[in-house]
Amino acid sequence: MSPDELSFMQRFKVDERRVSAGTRLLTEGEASAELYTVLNGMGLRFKSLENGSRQVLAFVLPGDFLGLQAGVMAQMMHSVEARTDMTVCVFRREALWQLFASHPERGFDLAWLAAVEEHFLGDSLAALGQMPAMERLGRGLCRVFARGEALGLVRDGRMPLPFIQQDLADGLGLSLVHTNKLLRQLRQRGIASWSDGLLHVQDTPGLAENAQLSPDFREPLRPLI
Amino acid sequence: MSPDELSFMQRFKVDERRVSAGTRLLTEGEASAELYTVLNGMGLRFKSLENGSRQVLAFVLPGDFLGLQAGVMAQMMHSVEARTDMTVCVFRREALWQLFASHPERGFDLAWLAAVEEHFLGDSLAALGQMPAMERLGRGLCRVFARGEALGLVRDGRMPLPFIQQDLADGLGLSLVHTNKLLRQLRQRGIASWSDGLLHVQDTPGLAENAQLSPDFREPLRPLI
DNA sequence: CGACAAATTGATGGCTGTCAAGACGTGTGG
DNA sequence: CCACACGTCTTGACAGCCATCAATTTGTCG
Repeated sequence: MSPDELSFMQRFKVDERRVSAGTRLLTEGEASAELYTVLNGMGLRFKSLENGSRQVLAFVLPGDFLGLQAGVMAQMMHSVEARTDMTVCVFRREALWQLFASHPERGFDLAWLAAVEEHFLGDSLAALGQMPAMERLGRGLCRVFARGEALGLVRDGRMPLPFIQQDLADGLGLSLVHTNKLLRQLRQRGIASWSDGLLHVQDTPGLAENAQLSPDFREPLRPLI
Repeated sequence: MSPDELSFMQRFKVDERRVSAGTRLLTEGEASAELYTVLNGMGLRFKSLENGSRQVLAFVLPGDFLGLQAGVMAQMMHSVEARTDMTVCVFRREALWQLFASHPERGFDLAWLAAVEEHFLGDSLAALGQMPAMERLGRGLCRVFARGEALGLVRDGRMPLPFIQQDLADGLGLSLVHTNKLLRQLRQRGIASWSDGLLHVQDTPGLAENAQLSPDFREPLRPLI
């Protein structure tokens, strides 16, 4: 690490914190004085609708950066909740402004991050709008599995995926019941299985195609700090 | 305009250009040496799937900034096409880098823009995933109408909306036929009408609720330059 | 006038949501 | 130790929203 980056970290006084499963890290509609980088554990990004339903925007995995929206805009446009115990790297919102001023190239990284998030959402939007249920599921499982591989979370062909079926259903825009039945099909056909919090995905060409994995995103996102 | 901003514009040598309806401004998967700000006319952002279907991500209206993704990432993650003749403000990609270096506060604006786009996509994702067809349509019409109002495009309660029903259907994740039938219902019930490229939306509380308009986005996006 | 894109409308079917019930595991209190 | 509540997963039956197919109309352009 260069002396420059070292001083940078000290200046912004990065802090580490543990949060337990179920903790609401960021809330839709609220500002946040803190931003986070996930070091450990998993969570959910989601939006709540007034009819009571919920749209899961993404699974939060280690390395993810949380709160960029609140840092740049006035408020968060979605909530983030821990699904397992998590370890996060905390820093204050003011750091963002100083970051842009003193380290323009890092500011560029932030815009890059926002663009990447935008890409993921656009991809998901196309999936929800144009693909039938089974393909959406295949794409979703394949994509999270690819992220797991990139992060080194896969052992013996399985990666931990500590969510419940309702979380996945809310992310795919499907009902819980239908999601369950599709998962059974994938299990019976030996394509993918997800039980006891462990996901296994057979390296099937069909699934990979459904997932539309662009090479860019097999690499982990570069951590901000 | 401050002397500072003036010199800024001169340095990046902003150029104006006219493109005709149907022109592909940006292409998914390709890099772009140019970025655009829309001065006039309308277009579409969309993603193409290999099964031949298309997901419209957003309608492009005057004031929109195009190509941020290509500017920050290696390539565009969606395409942009002109639906009418357009006038755009052109500048080169290198300007982005220099922008971050020499005008950090402008770099911040770009991150802000990316975050706003991300918000819109997240909102649309929730709509596609969780709302039935009629609510999606109501929300979509109401939202574009609100943008039109903010831009001063509304006269006598109508705004120009030079798209075809297929465009709207591809944006809502609905079939063309169903979209057509829903539009008829809205027309017959006097809630909203869209024909001959003119959109009229009755100021109905129900529709407004469906649209979930947050106050932030009744204001026009601040143009970059 | 003919070709074409776009809008419109009806009939039909299927994908997927909803309802309902049961199985299984876990934690809690009696 | 057992009964009970609770969350999650599972499975079947049924209904309905919406996609698909097909045909007609309208307007535009060459």
